[in-house]
Amino acid sequence: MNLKQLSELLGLSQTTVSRALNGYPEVNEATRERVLQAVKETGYRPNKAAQRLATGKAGSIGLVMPTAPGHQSDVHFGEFLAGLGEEAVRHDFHFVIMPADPDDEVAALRRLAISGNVDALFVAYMRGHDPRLAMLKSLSMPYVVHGRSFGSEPDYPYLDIDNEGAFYDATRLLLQLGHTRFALMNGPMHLDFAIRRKNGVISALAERGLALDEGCMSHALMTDEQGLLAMEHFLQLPERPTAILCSSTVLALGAIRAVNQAGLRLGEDISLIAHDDVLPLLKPESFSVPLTTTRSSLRAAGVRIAQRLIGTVKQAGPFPDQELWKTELIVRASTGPVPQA
Amino acid sequence: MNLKQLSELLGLSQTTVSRALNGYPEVNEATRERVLQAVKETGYRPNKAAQRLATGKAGSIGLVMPTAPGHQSDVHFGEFLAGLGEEAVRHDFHFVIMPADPDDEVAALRRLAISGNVDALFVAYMRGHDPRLAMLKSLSMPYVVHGRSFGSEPDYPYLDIDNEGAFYDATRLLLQLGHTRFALMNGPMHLDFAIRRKNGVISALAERGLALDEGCMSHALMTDEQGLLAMEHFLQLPERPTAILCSSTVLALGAIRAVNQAGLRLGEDISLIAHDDVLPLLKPESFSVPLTTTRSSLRAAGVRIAQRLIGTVKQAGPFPDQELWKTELIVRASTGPVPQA
DNA sequence: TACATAATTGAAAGCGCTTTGGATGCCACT
DNA sequence: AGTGGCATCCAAAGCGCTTTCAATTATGTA
Repeated sequence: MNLKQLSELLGLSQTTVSRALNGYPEVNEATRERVLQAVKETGYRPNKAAQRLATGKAGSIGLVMPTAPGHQSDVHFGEFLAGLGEEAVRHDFHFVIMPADPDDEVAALRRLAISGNVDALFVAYMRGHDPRLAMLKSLSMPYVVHGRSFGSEPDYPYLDIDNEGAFYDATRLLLQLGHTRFALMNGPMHLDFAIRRKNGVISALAERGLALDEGCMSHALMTDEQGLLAMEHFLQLPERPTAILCSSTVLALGAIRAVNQAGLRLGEDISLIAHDDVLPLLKPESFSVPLTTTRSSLRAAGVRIAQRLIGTVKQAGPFPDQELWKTELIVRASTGPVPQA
Repeated sequence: MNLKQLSELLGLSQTTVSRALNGYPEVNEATRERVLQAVKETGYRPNKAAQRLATGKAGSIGLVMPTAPGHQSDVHFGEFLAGLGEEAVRHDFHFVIMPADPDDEVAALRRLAISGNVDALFVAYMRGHDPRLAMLKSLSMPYVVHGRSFGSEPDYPYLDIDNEGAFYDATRLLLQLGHTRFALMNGPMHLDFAIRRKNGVISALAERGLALDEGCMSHALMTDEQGLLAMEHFLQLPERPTAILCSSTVLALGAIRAVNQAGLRLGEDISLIAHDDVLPLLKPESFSVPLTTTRSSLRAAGVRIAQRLIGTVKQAGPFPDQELWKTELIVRASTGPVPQA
């Protein structure tokens, strides 16, 4: 069933039926009723590809999903998607997801953009000096970046959390508790949030005349194994750190396993603060020793970005171009005063 | 840059350029080279919407993502998606994800199908007597179901794991260890896998003349909280079960927390077997007491389903319509002989 | 040399929708 | 009666691609 058939059925022109369907004013209310009725009976749905071709819009947000054989799936990605979806469903938008090798993201994003399949783009996993920014700017398609790109002029639409502030505050808390030996368990070095979090730690330490030793910094994928490995490494250092900052509760999961295996007590021998993306699976309060965290909901960010993206496509009012969300610092049992030596 | 412009640039007809691009044989090799060269230089990409409209194919797989405010995101979904993506990226396919309220899945699936945006459908979260099957059959669009629908004629293309066999085997193992008081911590009652797993347990018990008490069965969303609650309930029963079967490592996570909180020892006071979807975040061997599991990789299932779907769309050879994967039973430390009373 | 055959290329007709630029009829108003 | 304005409706022209059908040229054969 297509427009033509439907209009023949009704004895109307395609024009009128189309207008009736799309809420144009120049169609008789009685006629519109008749059309709507027929739609219900026949179950007619406009062909989106045709609509897209004719209008240039198709109610969809495009995004690139990094994937590859052996590339571990990322809970953060799923959680963010849930947020996007929650908002999208309200506006009858859908997503077009282009899976791409992590090394091929720029090209994949470009393919997606010029495929004509999407109205707007969402971009994540930002890096320092991210090459995608220049490409996006040249595209004349709305987009919102999740995160920022360290080293690039912040003149693009983004939503980010204050990573530097979060880790600055967390470090200050640990300093106040008397800790002096710190370690940072971070995400991959090239990612923007990792850079900023590191800076936050470093500047808080610097205020006390402390520095973060190279050996007390790990950059790795945010998996629990990597957390385990990194922590094992830290624990073997001659000057074992007593305060750990951790970029994700996923990393913390492994890190804590290492602490337990070493027979140490979290919150006493070792204090740890992790960043909490509010993943349903990893509630900091559910850890055997509840975790002190810097918190910001990834899902809420997804909802907000979807709002902005969809709003822009629908030309529904202006949105702020840049948003920086503060994180909360929530103290639980994984942090305590520095142990007396 | 579109086909018309490109062909004018080359002094060729759109026909020839189109054929050159799509690998048709009736075009001079020299001409093809010239076209390919021009594509490289101009960065031309065909408009997918137009391609779709003209051919009816667009290289995309559609799926419905259940979501709603407050609806917790599902790690299983993300992991499966990673599998789909891994295969899709090899064939330059993408996904169209339609977010939908969990109560609205049938309608959402239909909308997706007739939107003309997708070539094939993937369907998951199957229920007993699933109403989507009839709809899918009427659709004349390829689809593959992940799971099955208990109570419906199995005459549709599916990939499922042997849920009944898995839980039958797991139960047998526990029986051999002398356990007689069982509890089953299951997924939502209406879901197909939950039905079959329950049946597996019941039939293994029946062979020994045992039955599964109503109070020893929980049906809930597969979250760690629910696991905690269910286990707390089980532990308060007058005849406390000693053997627990658990539909997911996510549930097990909470369940084990409850066991620990009750001061009981896993693998001694309580034996537990969980089904392991091979989620990167929840490795059974990484639990403080490594988990005995029935194992089947969700991601591998995703890869396989994408293969079948894409293969069908591309008309690349016949695929088996029905696949039933056996699970592995892997014994670790969370199971032990029944404690002597 | 003449003619069948194969190799290349093009013109034009869609795919299903939106939208521009009229038509048409009806009314009030002068 | 003549005119302008309004409410409705429609024919047809795209959107950018594929594909059918036909034309043209090159090649081979008798």
